[in-house]
Amino acid sequence: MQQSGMQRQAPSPMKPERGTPSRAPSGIIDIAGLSPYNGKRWMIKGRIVTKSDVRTFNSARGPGQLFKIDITDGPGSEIAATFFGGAVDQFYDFLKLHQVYTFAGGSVKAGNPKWDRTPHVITFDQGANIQAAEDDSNIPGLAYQFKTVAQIMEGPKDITVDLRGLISDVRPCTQITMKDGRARPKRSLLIWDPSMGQAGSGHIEFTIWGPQAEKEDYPTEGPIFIKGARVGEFNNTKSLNSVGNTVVAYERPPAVEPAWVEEILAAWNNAGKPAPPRGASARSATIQELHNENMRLSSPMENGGGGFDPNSGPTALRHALVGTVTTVYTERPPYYPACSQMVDDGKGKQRACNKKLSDEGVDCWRCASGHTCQRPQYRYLLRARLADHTGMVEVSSFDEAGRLLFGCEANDLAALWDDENRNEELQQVLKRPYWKRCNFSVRSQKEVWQDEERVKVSVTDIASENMVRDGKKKLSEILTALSEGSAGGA
DNA sequence: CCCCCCCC
Repeated sequence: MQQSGMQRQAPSPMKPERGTPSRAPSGIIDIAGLSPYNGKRWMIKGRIVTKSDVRTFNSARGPGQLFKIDITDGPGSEIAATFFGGAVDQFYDFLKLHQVYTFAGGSVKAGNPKWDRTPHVITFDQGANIQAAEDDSNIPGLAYQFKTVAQIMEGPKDITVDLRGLISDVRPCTQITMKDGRARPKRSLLIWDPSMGQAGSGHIEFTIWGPQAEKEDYPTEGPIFIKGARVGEFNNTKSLNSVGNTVVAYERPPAVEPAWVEEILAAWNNAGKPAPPRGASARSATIQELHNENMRLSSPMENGGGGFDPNSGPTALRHALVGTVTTVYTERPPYYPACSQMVDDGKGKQRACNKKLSDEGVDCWRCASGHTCQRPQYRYLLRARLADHTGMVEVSSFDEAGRLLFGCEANDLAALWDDENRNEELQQVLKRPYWKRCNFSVRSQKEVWQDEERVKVSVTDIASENMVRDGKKKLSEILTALSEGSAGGA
């Protein structure tokens, strides 16, 4: 994804004769006039508004490489172009984002709305003829076809859309493990616009994937302008994702009239600055909210373990919360010896068995599945207490969360635990999690333990807390509360 | 000729 806080300012006069092939002696035609019928006998002049990295791929014909650009020659007049093979080496460095070129020698074909946001696309190979052109103030930067939150919610998924709105929340960056095992950073923003009126919340989740998600230097409120986000769906709600050529701007692009910013800020105030709904990836919960919402959880054995009761609550709930670690229970080791035998996960992939190993003598450990090994790998399994200003909660944490809390592998902690001569060092490490203030992602489930129902809360992810961001947000909440208090004339 | 675009 590309980030563009400042956009090239272009004067407003429209290009004359929009949408009609130009008869200028140069032979340049408008992008709008391009179609497969042009064959290769055409030339366009346009500004590069997005440019991807080079990607390599393997196809039936062997390995290949490509990169993509989006070209515009006028408001709403845009086309995507892909460079393959030798054209990548020829043009990747030559073509610069925001600059104007003439393009010829490519072939035009119909775009596929599933992944192209323009009606036609161009492919270039070594036959491409591309020349740098003088900057042309008639050619603006990115053009947007904004949809509202309501339109996106009611429209189809798997299309790309543009959206403008106000940032209503910024979730911390977390590392997501993909189905193929790779880790990928992600950060969700919540974006509000007034289009849902009173009917709905008006907030939509926009997830930034990849290295951009790790950046911390962007606003946590105010306007946002998104070009080319992909519509997804989860839990019957539409959401947006950044993809390769998604462009995010936090400053009003020239194509957007200044009055729009004033209007949406006014609408936001009129609507009472609506907070995003609580939900899987929405606003952080307080610990009190966590407990309250967990009361809806249904028991695992309800209905005798079978049948679906529409009146029963969800079997699991996810929350994000900001908490401080006040206790880690270390009467017993906060780790266990885990079986590292690879097993089938039932979905065609391999994963570690991770069952607890018991010591069966010299260099022999065995797990409940009967796997044996000489030496166990230790994994964290710990209970901790988290607190915020509304209460406290006891949570279980597994290996990944344990590594973040203790700052070392469970194997390292186990080595300290078992070494009488390193007790002081051990005590130091055991203290490390204390008073850490983090963003916790937790999953709650009701379970029956010794004939008693209880809610078990497990940590699924930990991200460090951004103190500056958190402080600014709290300050702004305080100021809002104060101004509401005085406006109320109390 | 890519076309994967992600997680719950």
